[in-house]
Amino acid sequence: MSDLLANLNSPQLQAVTLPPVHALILAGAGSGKTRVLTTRIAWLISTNQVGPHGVLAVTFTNKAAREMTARLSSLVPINVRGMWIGTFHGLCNRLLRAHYREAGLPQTFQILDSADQLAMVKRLLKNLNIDDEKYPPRELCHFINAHKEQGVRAAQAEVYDHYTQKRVDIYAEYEAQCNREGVCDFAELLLRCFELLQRNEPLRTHYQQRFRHILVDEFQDTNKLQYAWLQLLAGGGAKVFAVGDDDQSIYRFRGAEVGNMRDFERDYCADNIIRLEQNYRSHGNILAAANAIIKNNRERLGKNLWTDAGDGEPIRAFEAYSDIDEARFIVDEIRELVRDGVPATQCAILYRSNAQSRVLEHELFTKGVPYKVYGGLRFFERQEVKHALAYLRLLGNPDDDTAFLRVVNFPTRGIGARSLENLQATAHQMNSSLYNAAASLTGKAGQTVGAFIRLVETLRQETEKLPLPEIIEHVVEKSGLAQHYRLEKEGQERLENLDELINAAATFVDDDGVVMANAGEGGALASFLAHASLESGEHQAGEGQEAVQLMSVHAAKGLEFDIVFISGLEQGLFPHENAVSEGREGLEEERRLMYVAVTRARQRLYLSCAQTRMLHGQTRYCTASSFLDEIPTELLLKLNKKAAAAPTWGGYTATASSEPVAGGLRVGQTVEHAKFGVGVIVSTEGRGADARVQVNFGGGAGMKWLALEYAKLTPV
DNA sequence: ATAGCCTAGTTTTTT
DNA sequence: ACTAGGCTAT
Repeated sequence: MSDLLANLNSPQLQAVTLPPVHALILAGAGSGKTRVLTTRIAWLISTNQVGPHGVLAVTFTNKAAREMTARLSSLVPINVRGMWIGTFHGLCNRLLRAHYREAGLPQTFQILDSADQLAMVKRLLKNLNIDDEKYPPRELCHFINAHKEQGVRAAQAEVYDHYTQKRVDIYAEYEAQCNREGVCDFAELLLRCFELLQRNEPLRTHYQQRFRHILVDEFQDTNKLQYAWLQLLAGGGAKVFAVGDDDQSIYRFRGAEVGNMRDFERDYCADNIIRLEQNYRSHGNILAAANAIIKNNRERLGKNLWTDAGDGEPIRAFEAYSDIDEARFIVDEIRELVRDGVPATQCAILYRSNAQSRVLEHELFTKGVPYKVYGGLRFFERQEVKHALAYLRLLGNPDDDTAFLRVVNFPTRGIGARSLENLQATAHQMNSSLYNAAASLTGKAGQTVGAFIRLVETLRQETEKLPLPEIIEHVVEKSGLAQHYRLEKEGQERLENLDELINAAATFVDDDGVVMANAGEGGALASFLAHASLESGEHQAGEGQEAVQLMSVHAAKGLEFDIVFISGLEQGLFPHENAVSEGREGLEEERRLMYVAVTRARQRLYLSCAQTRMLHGQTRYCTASSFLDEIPTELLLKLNKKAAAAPTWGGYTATASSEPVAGGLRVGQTVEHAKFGVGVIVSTEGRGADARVQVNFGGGAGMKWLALEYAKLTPV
């Protein structure tokens, strides 16, 4: 036990050993948040304040849940399997499966991922003859999800105009269709679980009494519904231990409510607010920059990171002429670092939007530097895997229209759009699933679709008694999927992924710790399919060995690297213009994003921007990000090789000589440009043919670097 | 059923 | 600039 608490700093120790009370832990970046969370659980258990049975630990990602489980099992000698540690969605899924009848769901209910949901909405619009230009499916999905995340059903939705009325009608139709098919989207898992507990008193009391300690990770990312869900579960006297960092709240756009932290303070009278401010990750200069940036935000609970690690290196800043030039600079620096012995995996290049990775990838590729881009297509989202899963879903639940439509004609078996239109009309009339309606089809369509139905029936019979991996193997083969990909030129990788799917099933262990490979009953399949929907399968894709890491700032949250490059620090890009146009709240979220980015670095941080960048096929002239101005100059080391190059941030003071460059132009001179209009020369660089001048064109075109060789400037 | 053409949309994203 | 999804022509 003393081992357990060894090496904790004072606030950490205080948090871990708090008596059974509600508590809010404000855990700054790199302050040992996960450690505190896991040690708290371990301490509660090892001091017999609670049994493993009485602990509920909630995270947002499967990765975080796995990490917590792993750390916990190394701290206390208990079997952590079967403990309730998981994501909000995973735990709700578990609860709904255990009480599917009370929740009004079929035993084998399936989970729609976002792509499935979108497909269902599109299908619905078609059936209802609604113009999808007037009611864009994506927007409808967002509308539906946003309502569910507020705990609002279609029947309760507020209607203030005709347009919204229609959208609410579609929402209602969508709910009805999901119920008919017996499927849940992600938000539905939470809402239905919440409603179940709210409505069913014995069940609620049971879980309220069971869970004595509820611990929540990344509390700043919770939405309204998740907050209410926690409140409900804690209603029986359980103590809530919420860990979060309001400065790292970067998911407002998908419903996260930072305000939940303030509400928690109020609703739980959390007098126990503990701040973890000592940072064990980054050197002093990096933290100083992070603190300087974030202090410009108004709505904060307040926190100041510090370290005893010393100032470390200055923050390197580079202003490039173009995005290509920026990429060249970054890659050159990385090559040098790697030559000096820095592992490539410890170098990360971060960007605001994924589109920025192109130029960087190109440069890395050209220079032969291995790299890995995060944020691509994940394993369970690949089309061949989704196809195989659709067949499996049909075995368990024939009413799943989304699965039906995905594979009814894949591999192609002569079922065209006409037949399907027929079928959908019939199903609509009969108020039944497509699968059911198929029997009523006549003519050629009846024949072809009938053959498909028989195929599924045969598959079901043949696999009934088989263990899970063999079910999948059998279905992949007999459905014709395997043959289809064997004949396809580029099918090799897809076949390998299907093998990998069988592999995943063989090693799959469910929530209760039951190894599913040998369990030959229906529950195993449903349980595996839920796992496939909830776990996108990031870790299944080949782990990059010695490669530079490329990812968006969002994707970098929770990670750390020795060397971090933050690229594209330009006004309009980072902070993003869409966010800026949302007003102060939007800008503050961008600033938190910047804070997250900066605090990823352990030893060295590079900040770079470009004066011109290709965006949507056009060259954009950029000014440096306002966030750069928020970092005290004394922390920065400006790396621009040409000493005369005045960065566009730092008050626009001209550092170049006022000696005239080519054409008699000098700093302070007013000039006119055919496209940009009238401006003032702010700084100059180079002589003769190479000469470049920086001109401030004011509000319209802003600050621009122009090469005199190309740009025509006339003195005014 | 599929290849090729056109058009629209490009912030961030887990479950 | 680029790509994905929808549509037409074969």
